[in-house]
Amino acid sequence: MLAEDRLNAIVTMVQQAGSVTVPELAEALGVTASTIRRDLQALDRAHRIAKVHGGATSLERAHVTRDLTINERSDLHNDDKERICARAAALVEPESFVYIDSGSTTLRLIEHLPRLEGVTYVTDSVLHAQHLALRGMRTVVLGGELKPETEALVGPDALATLDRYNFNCGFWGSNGIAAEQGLTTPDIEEAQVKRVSMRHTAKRFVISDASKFGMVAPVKFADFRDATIITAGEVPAKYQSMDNVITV
Amino acid sequence: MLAEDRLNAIVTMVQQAGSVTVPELAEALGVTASTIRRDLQALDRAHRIAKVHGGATSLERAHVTRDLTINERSDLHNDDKERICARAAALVEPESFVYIDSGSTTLRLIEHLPRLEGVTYVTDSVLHAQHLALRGMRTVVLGGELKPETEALVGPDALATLDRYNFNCGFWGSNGIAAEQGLTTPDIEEAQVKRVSMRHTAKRFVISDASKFGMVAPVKFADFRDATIITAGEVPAKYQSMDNVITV
DNA sequence: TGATTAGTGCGCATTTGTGCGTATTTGCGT
DNA sequence: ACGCAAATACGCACAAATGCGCACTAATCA
Repeated sequence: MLAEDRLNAIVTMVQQAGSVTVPELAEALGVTASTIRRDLQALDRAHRIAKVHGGATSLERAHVTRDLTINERSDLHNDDKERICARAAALVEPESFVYIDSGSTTLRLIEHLPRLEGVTYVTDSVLHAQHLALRGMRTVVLGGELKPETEALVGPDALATLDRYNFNCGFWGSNGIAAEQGLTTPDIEEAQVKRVSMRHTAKRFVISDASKFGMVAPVKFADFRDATIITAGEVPAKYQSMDNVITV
Repeated sequence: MLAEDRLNAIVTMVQQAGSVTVPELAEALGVTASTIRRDLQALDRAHRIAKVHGGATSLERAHVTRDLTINERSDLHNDDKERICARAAALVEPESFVYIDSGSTTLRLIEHLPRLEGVTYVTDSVLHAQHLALRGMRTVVLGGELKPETEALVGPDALATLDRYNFNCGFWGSNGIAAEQGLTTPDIEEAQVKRVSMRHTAKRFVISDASKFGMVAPVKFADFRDATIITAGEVPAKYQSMDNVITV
């Protein structure tokens, strides 16, 4: 196996799992931990993954929760997320115009998206766009100012572009999901983009693990009833019976 | 077997497998590893594959890998390019609105750009945008469809966004530079973006090594006189005396 | 026909990648 | 705060891959 291929394999594993330990990688790729460590150094320098004590995590995860060790891998939601994304991806229909919001959950969704005829994906995240294009999807990027932390595009240009589009369906992430306070997120500008993009979408889906139910972030971008929520895991009883909540 | 056929065979194998080793190719094509290595060098120079230690990988796969590794491979024009970029970067003034075209030379330019007060950089390349944002620059991305090969944005959305902007200065790459045929590039859509972006820019600079002089690519995006060309190396005598050519 | 040139194979010095042992650092539980 | 176990960094040795010069062959052209 080419060293280059091994590097790509590591990136793939990290992206899919969210985080991996050094021994796991060494075992999977048939090389020693030393080599893995050297690889991780190189990949970290190239900003393709984030190296942490014990292994590596994907970049999105790394910047959300600053320098945590591999120990606290929140892979608890891992299986859940996989199921959520698989379910959500099945909702995309041929010949449709699909919006993909920025965020780590929707990034995961991209891995599951079908390569259907005539589907165009539109996103506000340059990172998501790269992944989509890499998978051979027809990809459109909103314009606007690039927020370094989230790789998301915001501002009047992003909003103006959205105003010209109408999507068949779309997928969003949400930091908070509550019946009264609605769907919430920490950033004002990103909330605007979410709000406008939802307004131009016929079928709106929020994909999220169960931990977000009952949480409230600073800025509201939609009412609870505005989207169908696809989730999995321990959903609070209060939300389980709601008819816009799908638990997989 | 013709050498040319062998080169094509190598490209095909690399494309299909994603990556191959030197011994594999030598075995399959009945030549020694030395010959394969020479072939890979040539194909890498022609950007048909990416040569890596131990073999070669397809460009798509390598793109991600090579991208963010800032220390690009040292080719012949390396010193020249450094000088060109340093000279060009010095032209950016505080409080200005600057356009950065996609391409490998302009990517190099980004590393030299000053972190001045009130400067906003606008680009049609998601890759360039990521680098700019990473360096802490205020960064704006044009919208539009993402071309996977070049990571550049094209189409009506990109052009519409450009129509709303007016830049103080801008930097472009060019595949061909000729007095009669003007500035040329291989891709029609990217040519459109170059053309419109130049139209909205006061001070236009093309940065290029000397090898592009006299070359002509399929699509013209500007007249020779439309931009100041910053270059270095063995510039043909015919162009040396022109007053819009700066040799560093 | 003889000279020139591009392409190929081979040997050798150098560079690069990998694994292992050891000293040091880090994180976690007491 | 402390100690222990795990993870890491560093140096070294070995193997693999590479680049380069040289010799040889085949094709081209005067």
